Amino acid sequence: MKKTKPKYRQIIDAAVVVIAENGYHQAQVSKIAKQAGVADGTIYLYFKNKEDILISLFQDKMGYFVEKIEEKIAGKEKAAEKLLMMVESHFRMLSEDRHLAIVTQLELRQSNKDLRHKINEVLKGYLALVERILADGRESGEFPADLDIRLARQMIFGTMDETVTTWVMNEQKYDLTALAEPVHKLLIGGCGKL
Amino acid sequence: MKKTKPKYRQIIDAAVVVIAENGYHQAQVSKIAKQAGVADGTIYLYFKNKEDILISLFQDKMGYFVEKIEEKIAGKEKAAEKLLMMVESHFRMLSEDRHLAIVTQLELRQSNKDLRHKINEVLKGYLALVERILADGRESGEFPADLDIRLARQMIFGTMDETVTTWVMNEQKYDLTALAEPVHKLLIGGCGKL
Amino acid sequence: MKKTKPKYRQIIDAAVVVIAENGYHQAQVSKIAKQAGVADGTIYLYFKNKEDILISLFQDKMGYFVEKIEEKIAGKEKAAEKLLMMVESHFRMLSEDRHLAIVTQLELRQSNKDLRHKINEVLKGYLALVERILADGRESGEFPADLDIRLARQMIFGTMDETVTTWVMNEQKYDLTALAEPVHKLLIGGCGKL
Amino acid sequence: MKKTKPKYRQIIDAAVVVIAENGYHQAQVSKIAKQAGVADGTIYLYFKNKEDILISLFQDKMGYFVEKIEEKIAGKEKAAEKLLMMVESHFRMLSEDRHLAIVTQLELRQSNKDLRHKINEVLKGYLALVERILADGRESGEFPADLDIRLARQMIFGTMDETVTTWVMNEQKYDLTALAEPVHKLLIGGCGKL
DNA sequence: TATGAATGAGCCTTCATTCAT
DNA sequence: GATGAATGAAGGCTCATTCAT
Repeated sequence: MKKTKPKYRQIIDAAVVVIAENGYHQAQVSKIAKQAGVADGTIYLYFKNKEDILISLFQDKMGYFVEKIEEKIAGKEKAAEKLLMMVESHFRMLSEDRHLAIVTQLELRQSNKDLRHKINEVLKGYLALVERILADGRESGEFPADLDIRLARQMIFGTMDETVTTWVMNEQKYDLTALAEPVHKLLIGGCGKL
Repeated sequence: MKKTKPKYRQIIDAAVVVIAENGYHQAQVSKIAKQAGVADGTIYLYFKNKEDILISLFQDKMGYFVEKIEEKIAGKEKAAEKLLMMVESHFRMLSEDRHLAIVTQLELRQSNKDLRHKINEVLKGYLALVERILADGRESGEFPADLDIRLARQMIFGTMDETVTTWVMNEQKYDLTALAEPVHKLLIGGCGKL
Repeated sequence: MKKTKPKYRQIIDAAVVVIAENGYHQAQVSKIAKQAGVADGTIYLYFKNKEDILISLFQDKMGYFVEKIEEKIAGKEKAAEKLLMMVESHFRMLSEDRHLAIVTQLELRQSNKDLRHKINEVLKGYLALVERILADGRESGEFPADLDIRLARQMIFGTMDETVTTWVMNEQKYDLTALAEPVHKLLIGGCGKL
Repeated sequence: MKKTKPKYRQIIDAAVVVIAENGYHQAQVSKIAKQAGVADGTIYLYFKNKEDILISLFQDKMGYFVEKIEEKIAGKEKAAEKLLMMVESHFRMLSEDRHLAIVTQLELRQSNKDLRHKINEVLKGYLALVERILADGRESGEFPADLDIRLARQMIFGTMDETVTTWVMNEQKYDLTALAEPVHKLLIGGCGKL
């Protein structure tokens, strides 16, 4: 399996660094190859084309993301707790890998519509996880019986995404992880008064 | 004033159509000129360069956006009502101009970091409007005194944006406007139970 | 006659200034029109096309050049004296009009081969004057009977031209007129010893 | 070293031919590539940009020029002899490569001021050689002690340049090399009588 | 496997000239 | 005569991908 060979990872990791530091449009294959310490042609022994590097990168990181969050959630009983774990993990993991944060929040969105659709396919795994938490909460009576799960998922993901993007656009100047708890509170209670 | 001349509008409108139908990277200046019914060179009598078309397009539409929403809000007393008007207007205006929806949600985000920052400057006018509604609600006691306005704004904008993007990615198959009311309810009350 | 109308001169003079200050390739017709205080289209009432401005400019200035030199020479008897007058006048006139010096020595030479041939036609009037002085000197016995007039003309013109160009390329930092006498001495006596 | 690779020379040589035959402004990169038998992109593996081809071309040819002339001069003792060798070599080398003659005398001068200054830098090597001959001659007493070397250099180079340009403008119809001896005589003795 | 030299398609912008007013 | 808005052709350069070694 190619995905387990060292050069596969080398190239993925190089891509993250090169895209974060140079921007999507200045991340030429030759630059990625150089950063990875391989020849340009070698890239094509591991990836179908440039787009394939980007999708693989996203799959790879997103898979790790979902996996870690599922671990965190495993022990929790309450949906609200699970949600907090998710927001915290989401913010923390991107805080800890600033290159990755730049790539996912800014650079990868510059890709064309086609690639964006493929990235969205990968994202579905994460969105499904959000929906599962919401469905659990609804079943257990913790969330309203008439909660529109799709809309609620859009609120949750949209809010987290916007919060992270704002943080990245502000050059990651403040502590993102500290926002997990207040953001969670907003998501559960809304911005209205009780 | 160039911005009031008919060709200025012609070109802006042509750009929206061409970008929506062909995608950002396939929206050549010559294609926009043809759609606008002018010569390639004429574009440069009204715009500094291709990027300037995009920024002007965004300023133009966003200005109209903010203006319309402010009109709608004007008569309302309650912050919650204002918020509903905003979500409704946001969804309705993008529903009514499907080309524009594609451009703002998908295509314009493919622009490079530089252009993205300029677009963000324009966006600030809208975000300020959201924050004004929140501040009003907090002052009137309608929203909690400890509401973090910035975070709440991120929730509101993030949720609307994600909702519209999901709708566009699903090829605008369902009625976006109908989601305004339930989305508003979510934003006010959160996804938790009372 | 168009050539006597005030706008004709206005445009020629504007062209000299614009070319000297902006360079040949940055001397657009619209810039010349603006400097001349006329509309772009007006240029074409007085000149066939852009090339025609340049040729006319050169004809105009060169005509004045030859005329002035002929005046200076008129009274002189000796060919060597005439030659000195010519070198002095040549250097002085270009010293006094630095814009013109830049245009003739640097900018006009960037024109294409076609225009260069036309400029050469105009130059022939000046070259003929040089040859006349040489022929006079040969006839009067002042210069050797076997003097190759064409070659001598090339030496004289080439030397003057190179001297002026070097002066312009050195940003006209030194007194060009002061070089007339030593240059004349070199042309008459060569660089060898008597 | 890129400069020793065969494609480097191929492209330089192609550029000379294409520029001579089509003129500077009609010498598109694609034309040069075609003539060189390489792809357009290959040009950019060997040259930074189009201007770099021209500068390299000039450096290359001028380097060869100076080298050849220095070889010729090496054995000579008298400055006048050296000067003759130089004029002869200069005329002969341009006679033998008519394409190159057109390029150096007409086409390369159409380049913009910036490139012109770079070309001038290269030319300095040749001008220094001329000055060295003159200085030698002055030291040895062959030339007058008060000879202004800079002016004499301007006479010599200006005369040679004008002679070659006139020959090229006359479509190289006569034997340029035959002019070396009479031109040399003029330069040494001037056009005056002993 | 790995290399890296070579390929070649594709587009924004300028500016001399025209012509309706 | 005078205007100036409109025209439209034309080319240098980048970079993802290939393939002979």
